[in-house]
This record gives sequence, C-alpha cells and structure tokens, in this order.
Amino acid sequence: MDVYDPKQIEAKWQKKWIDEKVFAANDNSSKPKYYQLETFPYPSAAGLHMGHPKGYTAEDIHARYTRMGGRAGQPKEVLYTMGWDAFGLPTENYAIKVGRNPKEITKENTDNFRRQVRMLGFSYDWDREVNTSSPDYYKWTQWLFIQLYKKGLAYRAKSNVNWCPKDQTVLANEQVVDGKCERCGSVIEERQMTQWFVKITDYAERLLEDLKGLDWPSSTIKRQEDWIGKSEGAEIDFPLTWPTPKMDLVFATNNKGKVGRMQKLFKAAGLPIMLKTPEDVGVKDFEVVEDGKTLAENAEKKARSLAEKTPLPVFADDTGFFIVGEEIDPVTVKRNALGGVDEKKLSVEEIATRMQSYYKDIASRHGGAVDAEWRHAFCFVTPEKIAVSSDAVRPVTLTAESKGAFDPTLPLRGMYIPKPTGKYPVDETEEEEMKELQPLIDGIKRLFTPSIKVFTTRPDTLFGATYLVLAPEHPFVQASIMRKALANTGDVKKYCEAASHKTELMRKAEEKEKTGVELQGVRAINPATKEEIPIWVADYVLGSYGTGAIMAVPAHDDRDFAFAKKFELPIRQVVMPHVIDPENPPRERKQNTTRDIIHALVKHPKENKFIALRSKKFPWLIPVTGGIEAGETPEQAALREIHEETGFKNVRFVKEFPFVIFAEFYAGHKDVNRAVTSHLLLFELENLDQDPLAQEEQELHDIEWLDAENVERYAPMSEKIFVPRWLREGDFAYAGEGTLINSGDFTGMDSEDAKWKIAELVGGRKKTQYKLRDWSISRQRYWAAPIPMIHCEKCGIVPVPEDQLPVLLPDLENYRPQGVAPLAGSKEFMPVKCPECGGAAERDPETMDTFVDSSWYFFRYTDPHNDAKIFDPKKAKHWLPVDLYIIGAEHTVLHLLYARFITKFFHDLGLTALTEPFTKLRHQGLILAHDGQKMSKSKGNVVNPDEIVAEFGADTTRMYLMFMGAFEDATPWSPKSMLGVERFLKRMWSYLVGADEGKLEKKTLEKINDPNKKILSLVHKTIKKVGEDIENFKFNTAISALMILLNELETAAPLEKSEREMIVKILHPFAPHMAQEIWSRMGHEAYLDFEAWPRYDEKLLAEEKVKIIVQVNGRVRDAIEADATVTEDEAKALAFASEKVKKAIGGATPTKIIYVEKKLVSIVV
RNA sequence: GCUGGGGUGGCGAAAUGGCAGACGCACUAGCUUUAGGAGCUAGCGCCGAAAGGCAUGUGGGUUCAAGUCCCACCCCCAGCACCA
Repeated sequence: MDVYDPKQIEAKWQKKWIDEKVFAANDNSSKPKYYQLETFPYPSAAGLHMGHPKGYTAEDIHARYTRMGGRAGQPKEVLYTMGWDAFGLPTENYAIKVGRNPKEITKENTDNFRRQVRMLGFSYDWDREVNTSSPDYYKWTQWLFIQLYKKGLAYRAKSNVNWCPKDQTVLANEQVVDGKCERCGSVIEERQMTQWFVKITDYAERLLEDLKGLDWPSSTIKRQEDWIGKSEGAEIDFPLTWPTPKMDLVFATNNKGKVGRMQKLFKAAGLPIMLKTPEDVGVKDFEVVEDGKTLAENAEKKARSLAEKTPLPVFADDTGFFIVGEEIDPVTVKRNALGGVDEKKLSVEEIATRMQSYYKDIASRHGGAVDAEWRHAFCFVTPEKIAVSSDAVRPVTLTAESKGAFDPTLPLRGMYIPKPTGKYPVDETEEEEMKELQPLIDGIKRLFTPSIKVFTTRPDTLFGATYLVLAPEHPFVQASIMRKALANTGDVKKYCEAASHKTELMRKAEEKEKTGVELQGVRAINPATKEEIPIWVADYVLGSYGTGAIMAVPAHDDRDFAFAKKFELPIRQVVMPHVIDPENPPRERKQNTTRDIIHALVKHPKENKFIALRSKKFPWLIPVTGGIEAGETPEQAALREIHEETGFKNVRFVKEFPFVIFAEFYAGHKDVNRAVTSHLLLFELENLDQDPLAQEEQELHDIEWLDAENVERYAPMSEKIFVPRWLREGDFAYAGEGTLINSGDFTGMDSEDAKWKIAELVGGRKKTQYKLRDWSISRQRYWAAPIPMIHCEKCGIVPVPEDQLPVLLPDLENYRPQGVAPLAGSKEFMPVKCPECGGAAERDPETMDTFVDSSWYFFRYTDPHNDAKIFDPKKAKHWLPVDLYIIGAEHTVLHLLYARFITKFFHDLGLTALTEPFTKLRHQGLILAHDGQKMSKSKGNVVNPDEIVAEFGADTTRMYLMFMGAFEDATPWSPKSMLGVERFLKRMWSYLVGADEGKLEKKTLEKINDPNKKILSLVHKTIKKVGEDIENFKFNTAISALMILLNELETAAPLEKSEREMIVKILHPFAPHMAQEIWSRMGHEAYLDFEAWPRYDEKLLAEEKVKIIVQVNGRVRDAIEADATVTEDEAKALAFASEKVKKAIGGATPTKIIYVEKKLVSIVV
C-alpha cells in the first residue's frame, strides 16, 4: 500500500479540476441553481493571509456538499467564483516606494494570489474570474457612475476631508489614527474640498426596511440599522426674545416681473422684507456668467457676486429643466434643439422655433406628453456672507401643443417660455411656488426671525427643557457673531473658532468633558412652559445632525445632565420612573392610597454602612421611611423620621437623589395598596449619640447596619433599582419612560402617551432623521477608476458618452499625490473635447472610491465577459440572489451597505427585480496568532499559507482550519494542533486504501477485537451528523464526528465496499484531494462532486440499549442500562433496584419522581 | 459611555434545562520500532488513601435538575462613539 503523499495527489487533482473545467457553472443547467459568493480579495503584496482560506474552505466544503445534493438529495448547479478587488491605495503606495508601476505590481500580486488559492484546491469556476482594475471591468464601474449621475444620485458638493500636509493628500478616516497620519505621523488638518457624492441617503428607508427577513447574523443587521440610524421625533420651534428685523433685500435679477412676484410671496410668508432690484441699489449691468456646476451653485454665485456690490442681503434664483426618462440633460436638450449650430449665429426667434419643435418631437415620441422635472435653486446671502440655499423640484408635463418663445437672457439654461396650452413649468401657481420656496423661506426665517428649531425624540420631556444648545456651526450663532448682536459676541466667536479648528477626529480623540458658552443678550421661550430659558453654544451638539440645535432636558438626558451640572444650569424632573414591586404588587379590591414619602439612607459615622430597620412582624429590611406632612420639606420630614425611628441625634444632610420615584405595591402592614411618590435622601451621622426610643418604635423593628455593597437588599423597589448605582457613581439623569410631573395639563400621564400630544400642543412637526450621510466617492489618488466626467467652460459638467467608455487610466510618469489628483497633471489625459459643444474641455482628474468597484462585482460574475452590457439581466435573474455569502466581519457596514444600495439602484434602473442581493450571510472568525494576538507583520507573528501547505498539504490545512474552533469565533493558530488532523488523515488513508486493497495493515487487523461490533449504525449516524453540521456551519464538530467514526472503525470488523464508499463521500468536502484519489483507486472514474451525497438509514440510527441516569435530590447516583423499549415504570423500578440509589435514599420516602423518557429518573426525598 | 459577542481543564474547544470537559493538542506511564514532531495501549479538571466532595468569571435567584433561564456586578474581544 502506498503511503499517503499529499504533494503528489493534490497537484494531480488540482490540475485535472482546472484543465477539465470541472467546476464551470452552466447557465442552462436543469439543476436548481445555487450561488455562493465569498469576498474577492484585495491582492496585496503580502499574499494570502490565513483568514482568507478559512472562509474560502468553508465555502468550498459547502459548494462541494451542495453539488452532491446534501441531505435533501437535490444536487445543485453551483456558481462559485474568484476575482480580484485589485484597485487601491496599498498597491499604489507600495509602487511609489519601490518606484514601479501599480499595474505591474497588481499583475504580480494577482498571479500570486491565484497560485495560492489554487494550491488549496477550491472548486472555482475560473472562466468567470474578474479583476476590478481591468478596463473591461471598470468600464462598467464608470457606466454605473454615469447612471447614478443621470438619475440625480451623483452630485458635487463641498465637504470636509482629512488632509495630510506632509503627504499632500486626502486620507480616508481609516488612515487617520488619533488625529495623525497613519504613515508619516503628521497632524491631520481638516480641509474643505468639492467632491463627488452619491446620494445613498435617498435610499435610507429602503436600506433599513429590507433588512427584515434576511438570513444574516443578527449583530450584522443591527450594525446596519445603527449605521442608518433612523430616529423618529419632532421638530419644535423655540421663539426668541428678539423681534423680527425689518429689512431690505436685493433680488439678483433684471426681470422686474419676477421681483414683483417674489415680493408677493415673501409677504404671504409673513416676512417683513422689502425686495429691491440691483438698479435700486445703484448696480447697473448686473450679469453673471453662468458656469456654475449645479443650479444651487449658480444661484449662490449670482447672489455672492451681487453681494459684493451692496450692503444689503441678496437673494438669487436659478432654474433649469430636466427631462425624465430621456437620456438627455438640460444642456443636451439645447444642443439637440440647435442641431450643432452656434447659438450666436441664430436669432432668438430661430432658437425658440427649434426648441419648440424639439420639445414637440420628444412629446410626440412619448404619446403627446413628457413627464419632466422643473428645478429651482435659490440662494440667500447675508451681508455677513452667510449663504442659505435650497433646491426645489416639481414635476411638469410637456405636450405637443407647446407654443412660445426662447429667453436668451439665460444663456446656459435658456428656457423655452411657452404660451401655455398644455401643462408647463411657468404654469406654476403661487401656492406651488410657495411650496418650492418653503425651505429657503425657512432658512431666512431661521436667520432673521426669532425662533430656533430643534429636533427631539422626546417631546414628552418638553416641560423639562431648561435651556437650548446650538452647534457652533448653527446659522443663528454665526449670524449673531457677524451682527455682533450678543453681549459676549467675542467669547462666542472665540469658542466657535476653536471648535471649527478641531477636526472631527480630534473631537473624537478628546475627553468627553463638556465645553460651551452662553449666548448672552438673547433667550428662548420654552413653548410649553412659556419660561425664558438661556441659549448656549457647545460642540457636543453636532451641526450636521437634525437641526443643529437641541432642547436640553438635563433631568432626562445624560449629556444634558453633565452639561447642566458643569455650568450650574437648572435641572427639572418631568418624568418619574414608575416601578411596581413584582413580589408585592397591588392587589385587587384593596383600598388604594397615595402618599408622598421619604426614604432616608443614613450612613454610619465611620464605616461605609447604612441603617436598616428589620421589621419584627414582616420579613423585610427597610431604610428610614415615612410620610411627608403638610408644610414639611422632604429634608425636614426625613430628619424627623430618623430621630423618631432610630433616636440618632447628630445627623447631617448630604444630598437628595436627583429624581423622585413613583412606586406601587401592596402594603401588608396596613392591608392597603400604596402608590407613593418617593423622595430619596442621603444623610450621615456625626456620631452615634442616641436618644431613647419610644416603646412603639421598639416593638416595630430592630436597627441593623447594612454594608454599602448590599443596599439592594432593602425592600423598596426604588432602592433596589437606583440606590446601588447612586452610591457607586453619584447623581445621574433618568432617561427612561414613566409618569409625567411638572408638566401642566399633562401631569399624571404616561410619558409615552403624552409624547405626540405635547408636540402637537406647541406646533411641533413629526420628523424622521437618519444618521446615514451621503457616500463621498472622490479620491485624489491614482490607482482607481477615473470618474467619467468632463468639465466644460460652456456646458458645465458633462458625462462621457457611454460609447466612449472606458475612460482609460493612463500610465503616468509621476503618480505621487501632490495636493491634487495625480491625473490632473497629465497633458495626455486631461484635455478632451466637450461632448456637448465640441469645445475644449477637461476631464475630471479624480478617481473613484474602490468601494464602488466592489459594490456590484457579484452581478458581473453572472455574465463576466459581456462587452455590450454591464450584465445580461436574464443571466443575473437566473443566478441571483446570492444564496450564501461568507465575508469578514470587518465588512459588515460599508461594503454590504453599498452593495445593497447599488442592487436597489439596479432594481430602479430595471436591470434586476432583486431588492436584496444576499440571502444568507455568515462571517468567518479571525485567525489569531498563537499568542492570541492579531496577526500582523510588525509583530512578526504571521503564519504563511505557502509554508503550511508545503509542509502539511492542502487537505490537512483545510481540515485544521475548520477543526480549530467554531467557524464564527476567533481562534488562535496552534502549529502543534495541526498534527492531530494530519494523523487523522493518515489513518483515514491507511484504513480506506488498506481495506480497498484487501490488505488492511497488520496492526489494524490485530486491533479488531470484536468482529461483531455494530459499526454500521455509527456510519449512518455520522452521515447524518456531518450533513447537518455542514448546513449549520459547525465544521469543527463534523470533523470530530469523522474522527470518532474512524476511532471506532479501526476496532471493528471491516466494512463492505459500498459502506466504505459512503465514508469517502462524506470525507470529500473536507479533504477533496484525498477523497478523490481514494475514489479513483476504488475504481471510479467520475468526480466525487457529482456523486450523490449518501443517504442515511433511519432504522440503523435507533439504539438498542439506552443509558438512564438516576438522580437523588439532584445528584447523580447511578447510570443504568436498559432496553430501548423501556417504559416509565420499568425505568423507575430499575432505578429503585440500584444499590447506589438505595444507599442514597437511605430509607426515606420519595416525595416526587421525575422521569425523562429514556434519559433520566430524578428522585426527590 | 453605548451596542454586540465572550469568560468552561495546562491549551484549542464540545454540550435541544437532564452524566460538564465529546473531539483534538500537550503531558504521564507502558509496548513497539527503521530512533522521528512515527505507531499502538492506558491514564489525564481540582481536593481526597478511599468513600465522597468541589468545580463552567463573581454574587444572588428560579428549578427535582442551571455552563445553559432571570437579576446585579467584574473582566476580555469587536464595533460605534456626544446622532438629541
């Protein structure tokens, strides 16, 4: 018999699998499809790390098991693939360091990764390999971007980025550690840059909602939910003590009609604003060249431009026209209408006629009507240069009946001014216009009229709002500084500037110590209590969330509580925790009584102990307790009770618990139900001097001392719940629900019930907020897909026509980051003709976040070679959704969120009916170094898969990876433990090959001690167990079941060949090379992957004998063997017959006997 | 701080509320041997000579019975981090 030689057999089968395309997935198979996906790796220079093969082995086991049909007996056509997420920064940085081209390095790395995964024998369909850095892949990544842009989901905006001054580049958040550059250690600055964003926030609700029903780890679903961060609450206005200023405003337009109409609208909105034209303020020939990027940018540009020339605030608008459902944007509309003729050469009438016929043409092609969107953008700039802008969208319909004129005064977005016979943009009613303007008017109101809008999820606590806090970026704060409107403008300005210099990461790194400054000279009015309350600015309130302003309810919010304590702001409780004593709940038909009471914790003068009164009649321990009498303060009542009940004379009041508690219970000593409002006070004895106690007190209870650690032994519920924490941590806020107090008409209501009623009372509006922000995708680096956009002086931003994709990433001499994207310096790359006007234009030099590449790769696997489409919807429909996705836990938020988003976007494009791409998701646990630490190059504790496979072979490596622990848990690598798995495989080989050749090794034959041993039952049990365990990802126990089986096989009579074949089959997913080799030696030509998974025989699973455990008083005393047919009475009789049991019972009479079928007899005496 | 997941022999780990430590590593003793990280046999949580007792982070509780369920706390890992 040959010895087990993994090197030889593994190489042999790996070659056959690949050469014969054994695992090619057939698009037209009659078998049911099964799509397995695993994270395609980032091919780093370091090569595969051990974490990859752990997840991949699990997938491979599952894939092979699924091809064989598994326990269900249904063989499936498995799509199982490999590819490379090959763009990215590490390769680029490495290339810079060694002075080579990232493309070459990527080629080397992917070749190395491919060799490594092949050496482990994974059953991939290699014909479907993809590579995100290859032009035939990123062509479609760019196409995807253009579709996002066309749907209005990709836009440019200014945002704050992490800037490393030394490396001259923007860094991702992950590359910033403690506010410093991960590579060079420089302190990171925050810079504002204009960047591309993808509007993932439009999909927030769907991304949240569709998580329901996915077979994903619950923690992953939770983290997605948290990341999206939906909160439902209310927006509430807090009026200010400042009057609305009357003011004049310049409207940046020469169109007098427009000015008049706008004036009417402001009036209707109740703004005391007088509109002026540029002429009115002495600005003649006001004109702005409209080369802005978006309507909002244009409007802002106009407003700012005029603002330079007048001391008055300036208002500007801009309009544009977008056809929905046509592959054109406003610029294209005009270009097509003009048919390539230079606009300047045509008369206004001619342009109007052409535009008109173009619209008619579109309209007729759509059956006489075109749905379109009318977009307005508005901007308002104060003399202090504060800008408020807004976009508004309204659907309109064009019909073939259009007539009208072209307005040449708006050269870029020149509008066709129709004489309405159909439904046209200018058919706008005042009401519609008001609606569109509302966000802007709100903005202006926020700036100039006296109220602050806050967002809160707890309107029920409104009566407890004792101050407001605004973020430093809040427009009201900024406006107040600019107008020097505060008594302490200087301080506020200083505070805000300091805050703005901290990057977000620096704020995170800082201590949680609250800072802030009061805005002196203005106060807000709590709309519920009508009280004037102070307004503070503090950076614990974020400008980017909600309205940038909060109502602070210190009694019921930890952060507000900490702030109020620090700055000595008033704290008012409005919610009482409502506790019902579960051991002593109110009883029916007993009298209900209410009382205001005190509980006094009285501390020993020297030790950390408290007085406890032990009742002589009832089994309880209570602190000093009593009612508050009329005219008494809680403190007075407590002092009186302490003296009455304990006699101690020298008592010092320390403090009162920050909130009162509402408790309900049955008061046994009075036989009534009590509902008490309980005040908790802390006292300390100066000394132990005592007056004699009254006789009646002495009869009621004894005085004991209770250690501080044991205060939860006090009987009242309020003490059990709150006092231990109070003594440990000091005062805290109560953030839970309860019964309202100090809340006007709402006092006594349940806080949850009162929530919306209180919001309604003060005119609050329901509002849903999300934490999710738009996806920033611009990168100022080289090794990634270029953003397929063109910047034209004349036409603005124009997408690259789809037939010109891909925009190839050029080879550069120098791709070192220099503060701007490296491509910006390329004389070959940058210049391009504008696809709109044919004039000179420039490409966008920035590249896309590599998360865009990986957000859609699982679609491409279904149709990887399509060069006409991103994928064939029919093929995607056949294979998707992904039935099983194994992915590292580090990807639980971003990649999954983006992939889900893009899937929904494809759905909206009509490319797929799918709304969720990944049906079942699992994470592999980390592999740690042998010391339990994370593996890392710097620690020098990395295990190299090449070395392991060279030493032990692929099958042993795979088996060990699966055996080392639970699949989803992190487990340390243990080189010695591999030996156990290796021994197992060697023994398995000797047993199966030896038996097959009819010459089991002598030693094995010698071991056979019982030729009649019933081994077949175990074979079948193992088949069942292994199948179940694979399905449940319990690979470790599946392997241990195989080990148990082998242990027994080696001491049993030899099996029949058909029985041994079953063992080869269930071994196959784990050790496919060895199993296939043995299979072939057994005389089979076929691949095991397409053999049926063995079926177990139910009849053989049944045991003949059962072991019954006998317990006496909960202790195991004996284990008796019985026939599997044993009845309850027989089992009990056997139990009582046992000598050990007799001894344990010792003649006592059993009071209770519990029988668990065929398992246990439990006797209680 | 919040949210998850954990804490079981010397180690990796098993265990639908029903014999805690399956399986494997390491270790001990013995056998065998072509002397090696080989193979085989037996042992292997702790205390105890044994009977027996004690053991699943700590302390309480529910139960005939708790690693498993409930309450409080401690520690470790991961993620999030002032989101109103």
